[in-house]
Amino acid sequence: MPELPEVETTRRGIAPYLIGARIEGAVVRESRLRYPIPADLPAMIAGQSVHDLRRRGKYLLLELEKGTLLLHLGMSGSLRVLPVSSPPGIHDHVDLILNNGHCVRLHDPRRFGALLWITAPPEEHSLIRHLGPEPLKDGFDGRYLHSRSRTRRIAVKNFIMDARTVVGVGNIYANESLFLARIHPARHCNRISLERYQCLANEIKGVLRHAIEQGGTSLRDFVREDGNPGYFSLSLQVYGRENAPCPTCGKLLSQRRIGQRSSFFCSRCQH
DNA sequence: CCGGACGCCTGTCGGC
DNA sequence: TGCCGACAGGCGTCCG
Repeated sequence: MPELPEVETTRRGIAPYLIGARIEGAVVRESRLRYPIPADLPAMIAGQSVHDLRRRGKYLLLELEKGTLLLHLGMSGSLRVLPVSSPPGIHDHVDLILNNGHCVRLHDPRRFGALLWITAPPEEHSLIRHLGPEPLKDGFDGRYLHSRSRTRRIAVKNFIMDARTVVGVGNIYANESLFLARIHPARHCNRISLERYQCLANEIKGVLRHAIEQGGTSLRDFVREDGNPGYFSLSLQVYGRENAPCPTCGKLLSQRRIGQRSSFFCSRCQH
């Protein structure tokens, strides 16, 4: 589910409740996520104030006094802010209890998410260390993509979905940005010019910014911290629209699997 | 080193 | 109506 815009939307939504609050405790109803939630995690974090809430790629980093809670939403995860008294539903695996009457609740039907307590700097953690640049920062541009792609020969769609290339671009926004840049998703990444990569980098930035403005994309499970969906679904040009007319030329959009993921494109506009 | 396939898990949907 | 397979926003691991 959540790609960069959904994680960033979540971060912005929960930050006002978290930053400056103290964590009174945590309730773990189901610890079997992608990595088991350590049994001592509630005890490790209880009593600490929240100094900051950052995002690195699709990870949320909740910085406490003595360490960092590292949170990933996996494929189906979402966070909501609720009154501490509100009864949990199915798949509501974890509550972080705050001293301001709220709790932050992790809901994750497929349990591909993660919640870990780390005491070393997050940048040194094995899950974070090898991540590529943030797409909305200056270090990411067409020159970078072009240079990194020269020694690879995978499909460009797989290339931009690889978190070592750039973080935060998942299946939805890979399809959308390739359509906007008029690049065929299966084209080998080392056979694309610098000029076209400059276009692609700009489209990636643009589509991610636009999606953040719209509160992300809600297909099935994703909800924002207040329980409302994101509205970028209304702006999707190709994702999930096989056999619908291309927004540019009207030819029916194609769908096929590339790298085990559904891919959507216009075979006339994208080369 | 690289690229491709697989598995983790639950829910939903389409076809028969 | 029920059953069964395919598929779903991610990503670490394994294998050739």
